[in-house]
Amino acid sequence: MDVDTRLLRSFKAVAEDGSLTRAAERLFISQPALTKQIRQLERCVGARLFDRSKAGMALTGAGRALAGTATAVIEAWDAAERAVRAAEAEASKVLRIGFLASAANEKTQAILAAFRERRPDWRVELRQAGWGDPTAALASGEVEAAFMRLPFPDQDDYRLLPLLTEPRCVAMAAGHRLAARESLRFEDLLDEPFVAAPAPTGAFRDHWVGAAAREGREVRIGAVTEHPDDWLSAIANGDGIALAPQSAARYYARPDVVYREVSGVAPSTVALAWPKPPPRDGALADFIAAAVECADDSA
Amino acid sequence: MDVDTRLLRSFKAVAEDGSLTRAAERLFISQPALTKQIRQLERCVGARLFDRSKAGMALTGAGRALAGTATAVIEAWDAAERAVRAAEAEASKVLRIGFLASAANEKTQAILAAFRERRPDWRVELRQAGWGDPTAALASGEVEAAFMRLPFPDQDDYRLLPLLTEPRCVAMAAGHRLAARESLRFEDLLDEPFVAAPAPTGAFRDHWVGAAAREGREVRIGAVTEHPDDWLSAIANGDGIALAPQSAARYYARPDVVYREVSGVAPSTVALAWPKPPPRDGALADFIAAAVECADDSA
DNA sequence: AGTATCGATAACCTCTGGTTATGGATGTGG
DNA sequence: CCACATCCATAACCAGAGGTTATCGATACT
Repeated sequence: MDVDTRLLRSFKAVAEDGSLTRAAERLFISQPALTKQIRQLERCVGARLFDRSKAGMALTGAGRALAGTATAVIEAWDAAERAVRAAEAEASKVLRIGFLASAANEKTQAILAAFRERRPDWRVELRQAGWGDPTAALASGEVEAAFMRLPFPDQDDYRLLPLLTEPRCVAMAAGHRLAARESLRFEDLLDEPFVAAPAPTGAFRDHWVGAAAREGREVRIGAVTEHPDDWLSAIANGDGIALAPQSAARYYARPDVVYREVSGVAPSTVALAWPKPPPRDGALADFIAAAVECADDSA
Repeated sequence: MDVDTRLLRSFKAVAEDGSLTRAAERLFISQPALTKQIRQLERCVGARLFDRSKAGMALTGAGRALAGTATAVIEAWDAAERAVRAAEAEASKVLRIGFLASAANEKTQAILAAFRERRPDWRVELRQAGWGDPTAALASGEVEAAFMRLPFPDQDDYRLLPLLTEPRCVAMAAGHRLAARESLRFEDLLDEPFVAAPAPTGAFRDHWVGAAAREGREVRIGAVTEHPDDWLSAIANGDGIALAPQSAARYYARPDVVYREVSGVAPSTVALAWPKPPPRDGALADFIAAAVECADDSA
């Protein structure tokens, strides 16, 4: 019998958090829809996969068997998708590179130039990814590599080449009461509301609200944004402040947003990331070589 | 993005015979439906997979990339399905065994008895498979093992345990002009129409029309059947004659069908077949052990 | 006991995915 | 050289899959 991989992804989500309701909102569908999906999957494999109880959904033996193998199916498909995209790109001499908002900065141009030198007849297509699901484009092969800021979710599934490291500063509304001070300590910001990335990004979000420097103190979330424009607007709007790489002061300068030095937070590293089965000989290999050439030794 | 494995199977079919029209009839859907499926798949991966021409469909570079990886996805899913079915069977203490029509004979009872001795609390469910796609039930784990007659399609994908070998005879309508003779030579039957299995079964069909003993002479197909009842009816009806294992004379005796010895055709072997990743410790292992115990040494 | 929570169900609507019938382009045989 | 067969694309149509909101019944917690 046949399945849609979407059913498998839904199944995994339900299996992971043991609840239809929660999984449904994580998947951005309604709970009844997810109920139907799970029933359909059960009909498809001919076995009950969950024990329903008021406390939630618990895997049955059959369910556990599927949980152990479903991932392999999804990964096989993702790999197939990547293979197709890579072949397609090869044929049309286009290299698709993603960049996480605010990860593309001065380095980018140098790397592109070095790549053009190696493959003059190729074109590089840059695609911006939101903070919502930053690795999605990489996983499906929609881009063959991406400039990312570390850490990001499922980072270990990829090869990483650190490119540069830069201090972080703090961005705030021009009229913010702390904006008058030339430089700040992170301790001064502990109680400020922050403009943050969506919660599912885990370690990424944590890093940018300075979780490591908080010693467990909860952060106040003033707003959640996915894209630089929203982010800047939220900051300018006074919804909260945010940590930002120093280069943001140059790339995202606005009259209603100021950037101030801040002490006591770790710097931020930009890396090039690509799927683990590394490129055999394609254009991506040349792009990586170009990146290696341009990388800061310190990073 | 997500796919239905059906799309992948359709894609494979089209890729294999390079024609929408032919693939469509092999898949038992209309040609426009298949056209849509392929377009949908192309939309899904974001690349053209085929070059359309009047001569047929030829894979593009991207198509070749998918052809190389799609099989892995399908196999991963089939394996997942098997795992679920196996877990389900384990939980309910049911072992599902398939048998190709006319493969179940005296041996079966002995094996079942030997298995019952090892696992008294288990139940064995026997499921008959048609000749149309005899390995389907095995591939999807609908049954965990099956009694098959060799050869059968994709035979190498399974572990095989030969159980017995028996001569083949010929079945024909009681009123057939050759029915009067007590025994026949296969040469006498070369021009007779045969009742055969469906064409896609390849080597299996060939074996049962005696292709090996024909030295290339075409067989006349009088009828195509999938199940023993149709088969017997077609023979009784005079649509053609057929080779049959000797035991068929006992298990499929009918007043309007006679079985006659025939010389010059190889005997037929019955084997137990199960998917290659062999059972670790489950009930299937005991079933196989029971079968080993009952197997003819000669087979 | 009252309430919040969780999964199941019902009613409804849209769009997917199938069908048949037909068209246009390209080789092929008389 | 024309008639024809073949192959894929398209159109029109129809059933059902798969989503939504609203509601229910059962359980656990306060």
